[in-house]
Amino acid sequence: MSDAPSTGPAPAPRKPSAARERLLATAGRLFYAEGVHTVGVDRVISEAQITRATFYRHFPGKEDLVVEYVREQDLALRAQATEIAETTTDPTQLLAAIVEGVAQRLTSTGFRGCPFINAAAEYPDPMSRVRRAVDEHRVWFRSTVAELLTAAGHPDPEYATDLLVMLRDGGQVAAYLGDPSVARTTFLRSAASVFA
Amino acid sequence: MSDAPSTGPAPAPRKPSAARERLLATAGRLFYAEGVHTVGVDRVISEAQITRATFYRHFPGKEDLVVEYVREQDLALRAQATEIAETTTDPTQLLAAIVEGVAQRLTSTGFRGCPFINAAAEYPDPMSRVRRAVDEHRVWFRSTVAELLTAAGHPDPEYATDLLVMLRDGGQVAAYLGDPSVARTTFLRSAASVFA
DNA sequence: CAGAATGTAGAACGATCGTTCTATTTGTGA
DNA sequence: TCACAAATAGAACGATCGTTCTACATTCTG
Repeated sequence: MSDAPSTGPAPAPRKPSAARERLLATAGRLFYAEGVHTVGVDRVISEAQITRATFYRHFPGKEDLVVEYVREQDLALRAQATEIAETTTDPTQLLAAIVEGVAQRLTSTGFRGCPFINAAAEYPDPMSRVRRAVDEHRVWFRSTVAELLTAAGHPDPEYATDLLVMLRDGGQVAAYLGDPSVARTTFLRSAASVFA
Repeated sequence: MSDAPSTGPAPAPRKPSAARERLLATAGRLFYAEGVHTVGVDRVISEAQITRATFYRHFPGKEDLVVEYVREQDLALRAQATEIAETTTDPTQLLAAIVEGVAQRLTSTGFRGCPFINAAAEYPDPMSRVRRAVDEHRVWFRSTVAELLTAAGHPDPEYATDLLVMLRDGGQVAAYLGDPSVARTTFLRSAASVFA
């Protein structure tokens, strides 16, 4: 258990703190399921079983918690992509796995649309910290898809990237506001047609 | 309590009332541009230059105003479709005109995404009045597209409908969170490929 | 003309929002 | 063991939320 950096001048990684993790997990669950502005700090605090003081010790304000929530969602998807990348290096197979991952999420229980799209809908200012966090994710996803399509030798990687991202967005909206299984089928079929 | 409508079965059309129109127009502008929960009744009231009493004379509460806002957006798009339908009866041309209408909106000034998707993001309960109003629009749009595709003799009208709706949703998200002109091009190109 | 409906003006309600504060207790590392 | 950071507990802040109310003026209608 000695993670002692004895020599390292590193500013000490600091333990995640159980209360902070509860706070983050609860905020993520509530913000996604009910919306950001709908859920107040009191809700998060009481359900995470922490106190107001503890909350404000970890975050300067609510917006910071929202930003962290968005970043966590982004982090989770990047981690999933990294996990996939450990199974194969073939760009075509990687793309197929990413598409499959999106499709699976569409029909997962508790799915309430894309967390980034939903969060952005509540933050009109494109320069707000929340919107910038959303952008960070979208830029990452887009560039990842673009690189894979190029590596796979797609004849028109730029258009294919834009289309694939658009199908992902539309698929999530369709799964949220319509029949998830239909959305899944439509997404999979249209995404497959992009590679042709 | 005899609300007996003596002779006329018509509930009297009633004049639109200037104050009510100002209220509705202001609410529409603010709700779309800044979000529903972000904008309070006081904002709407002051910018519409009416009084609280007037507001609550026309609407039982804020949610009713939100529902009316969604319905107005739906009504505007139906009116636009009706307008298009007066130019031609050819289903293929009608579809092309609808697609063109969507594309134009993507690059219009002040565009902040799909009002229905954005509103739905703020109302988690699928049975809420707002969500039902959103559904009404989406059901109408979907069935309209489906009928036109069938009439145009599309080989796979069901899938084409789902795909076209998905592209419309994704296109609006892309235009909101990305480059609108790129979204427009991608949407037009992909929508065109549906008819082939 | 009478009278209902509509609009204006402004005070006030309780509830909740996000935030700050003081005081005390727990836990951990040096 | 000492000291410092983290968490607990609970009161309290001003601001804003959506809503209700009374009192008076306007306008349209039967």
